Amino acid sequence: MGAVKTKRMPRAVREQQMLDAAVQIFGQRGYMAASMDEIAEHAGVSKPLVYLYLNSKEDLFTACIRREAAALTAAVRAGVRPGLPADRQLWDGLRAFFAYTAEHPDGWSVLHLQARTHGEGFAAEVATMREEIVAFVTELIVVAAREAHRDPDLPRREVAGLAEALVGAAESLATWANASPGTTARQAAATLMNFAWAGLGDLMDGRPWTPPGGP
Amino acid sequence: MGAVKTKRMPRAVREQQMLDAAVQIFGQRGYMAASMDEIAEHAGVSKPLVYLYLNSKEDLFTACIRREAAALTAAVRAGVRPGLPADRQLWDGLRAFFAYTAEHPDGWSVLHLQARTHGEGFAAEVATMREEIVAFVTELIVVAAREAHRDPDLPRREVAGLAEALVGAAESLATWANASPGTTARQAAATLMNFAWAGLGDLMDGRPWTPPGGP
Amino acid sequence: MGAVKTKRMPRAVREQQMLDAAVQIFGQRGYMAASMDEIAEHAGVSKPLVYLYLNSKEDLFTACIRREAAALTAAVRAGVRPGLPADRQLWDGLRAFFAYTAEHPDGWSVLHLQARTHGEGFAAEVATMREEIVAFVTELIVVAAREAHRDPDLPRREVAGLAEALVGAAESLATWANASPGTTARQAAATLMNFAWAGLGDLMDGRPWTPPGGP
Amino acid sequence: MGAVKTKRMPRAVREQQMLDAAVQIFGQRGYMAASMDEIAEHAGVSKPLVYLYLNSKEDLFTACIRREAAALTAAVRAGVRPGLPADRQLWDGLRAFFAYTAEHPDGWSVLHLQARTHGEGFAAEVATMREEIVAFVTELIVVAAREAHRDPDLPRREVAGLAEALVGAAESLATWANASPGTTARQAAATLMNFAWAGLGDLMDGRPWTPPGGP
DNA sequence: CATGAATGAGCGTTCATTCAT
DNA sequence: CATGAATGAACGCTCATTCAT
Repeated sequence: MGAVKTKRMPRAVREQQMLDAAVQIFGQRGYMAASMDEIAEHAGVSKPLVYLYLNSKEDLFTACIRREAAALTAAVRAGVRPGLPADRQLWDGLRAFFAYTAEHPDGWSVLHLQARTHGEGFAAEVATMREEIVAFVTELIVVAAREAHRDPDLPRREVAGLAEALVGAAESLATWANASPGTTARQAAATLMNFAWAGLGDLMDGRPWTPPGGP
Repeated sequence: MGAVKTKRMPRAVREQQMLDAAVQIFGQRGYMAASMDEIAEHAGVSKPLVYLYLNSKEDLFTACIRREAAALTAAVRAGVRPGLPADRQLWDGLRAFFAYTAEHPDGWSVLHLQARTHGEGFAAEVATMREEIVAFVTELIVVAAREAHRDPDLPRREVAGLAEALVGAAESLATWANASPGTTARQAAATLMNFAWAGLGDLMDGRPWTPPGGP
Repeated sequence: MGAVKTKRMPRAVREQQMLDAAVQIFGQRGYMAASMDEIAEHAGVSKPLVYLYLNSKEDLFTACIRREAAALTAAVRAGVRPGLPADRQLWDGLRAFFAYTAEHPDGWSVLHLQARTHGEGFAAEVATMREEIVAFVTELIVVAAREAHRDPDLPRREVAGLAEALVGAAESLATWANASPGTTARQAAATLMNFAWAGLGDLMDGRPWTPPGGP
Repeated sequence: MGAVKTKRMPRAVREQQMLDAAVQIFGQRGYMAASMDEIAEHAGVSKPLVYLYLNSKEDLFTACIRREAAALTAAVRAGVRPGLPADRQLWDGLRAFFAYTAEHPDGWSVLHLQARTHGEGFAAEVATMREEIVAFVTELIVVAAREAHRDPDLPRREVAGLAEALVGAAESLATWANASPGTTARQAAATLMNFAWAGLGDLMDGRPWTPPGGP
């Protein structure tokens, strides 16, 4: 099981194999229940090599978090075209987000569950990435508000809270969608757009948000 | 450290002391990193007594989850008056929720982070409580939709997703508010009502949701 | 379960109840696996009372050994009439022995298995009783030899070995008979008499030993 | 204390060292009273290494039983020449048996006392070996009877009891000889041959069994 | 580099035992 | 006496980590 045993690979490649294995084990077993033995075996390398390259369990976990966080933000960024209207950007970003988390459940588990549950240090590591996304969403809201009417009277702190709520709802939906088989990234994104953009009030008045290209 | 060493307490009292200590340690260290030694010491008792009363680490953790879940739902229920309009009920429930999580950060960590990360059994324990809350919110949305216009054409699955998003946003905001000093429960509730009830679209058109009693 | 809970019994009676329970638990679970909690509960008394009367687990076990050893030797002695011929005395003693061990398997387990397996002190305790029985058998053999022919040329040490072998065979047969349902004390005694008195050589020549009163 | 601290030994050697230490400690303290700490220290290794190689206390004990049982049966088998007459085979086997148990008192304690006292599983492990020996002795008796006179009218159950008594007597004498300094294996074997082959009746008539090569 | 050998430190759990009421 | 409350001391077991080859 695990990677095929090939000898004499360059360090960078070996490291990625180890991180692959570690993300999988950490994501499924949890940080503490994951054993370095299992990770090394799953990566197809010897345990001392893991320590040689990644120093310790903590460092290995941190490296996992960083790699997965970078991959997730990259995926979201790649899904968004800067020039388009705000709701379109949000819609594209959410679809990219839900698609990525569905395809990488172990990575998402590492970021959303494990990293936040085992000590301030790891939590701070994801917090950095999260702040980046929240900042992106905040900017989106501010720009949209500025476009909608000249006077942006939404105070900065208020908008930060809104962005936080939106991101939180997205994270929660991602986990929920992963646990509900048959739920597509597009459905999850549509649900959240309706909720966040139109709001429950509008929905009840029969005025839902409509995805670009028709419902 | 911990409780003052008082001897010969009745069992019920000692058990609550142990649960207090356990919630604190579990909430801060995480389930696996928490040691029974530290919990016992923090509770001001010897380890064998903890085992005599609560059997095992798993049972102790389960007891923590149950107690905290019951306390949280009780707090939310106590904040809501059934007869009032849907948005008023939601507003009241959210204020109660944010107030409680702010006052019991360790309990909230146990429920929201630790219990979900360490085994299906513990997750199922909180899932029961969460489903209760999601069901409450779902009902709220359905009733509100029925009141708004005669024909409630929101499909059930759609509503479930919305309720999930709302609860997820609330959970996320609770953690955020705990980490942002100076944020009151009222502010967090207002932010979420604006986000969820009015929606970003309405907000940008200058039509925010207004808390009862004026902004 | 265990003794009926009756209050205010004289000390001697309570002690016997405790020893009854202890012999049963020790015999079934083994010395170390037996817990004082279970013994106290089985005896229908509180744990501190057990300690008040019998001081410690070691002392309790020692008391069990002594009582059971005394009972066993008494049973054997009661089965033997001193005036009769040697083989008749041996036959009677063996029947009494096998009958007693069959009726008191827990006591027999305490004496033969548990006491010998858990430390020199306990083993010495049974050794005392065993030596008494071996001495009795030794005397029996010496007397029989003296009766058979004037010159008792069997050296003392040789006879001690023979008695030891006889007692060892009896002990082994007792355990074997307890484990083989349907084996009566009389059968076990007959087997051993054949083996010990006639010997395999005689048996093969068709000259078995015949129990008094016919085969 | 224990083995000299030699580092980096091959696994097979270390395992034997551990089994040596374990047999000694188990034999002297008993299964339950023996601690893995003491065994590890006595073997000159750390506790985790014991677990790495032998998995658990149960497995370690089982390994001890198997090794000692194999060694004992091998020693007895090596002492017996199949072609010789039955009493000669018995004589040779007994000498080998008493010699081995005298040289390995701890192993004998493990097999005869500890394994039989601590759980059905362990007892079954030795039972296999014992049955093998009892079967050997049974066969010896049957063959001897067949040689002595054409019609072997000793019923099978009777013979099984005789073999059981013989083996039991041997086991008991082994323990006795170990406790009586100055008793040689040859003396013990002679005593038992006299007892079992000639029988007490013959002894008293001045017709003892004579070891091959004269008394 | 890869591997087998090896361990310090700690964790969950249990039990005989005591003491205040 | 009987009981509930309480603990010191240990035990089986595991894991991250290191070093010699």
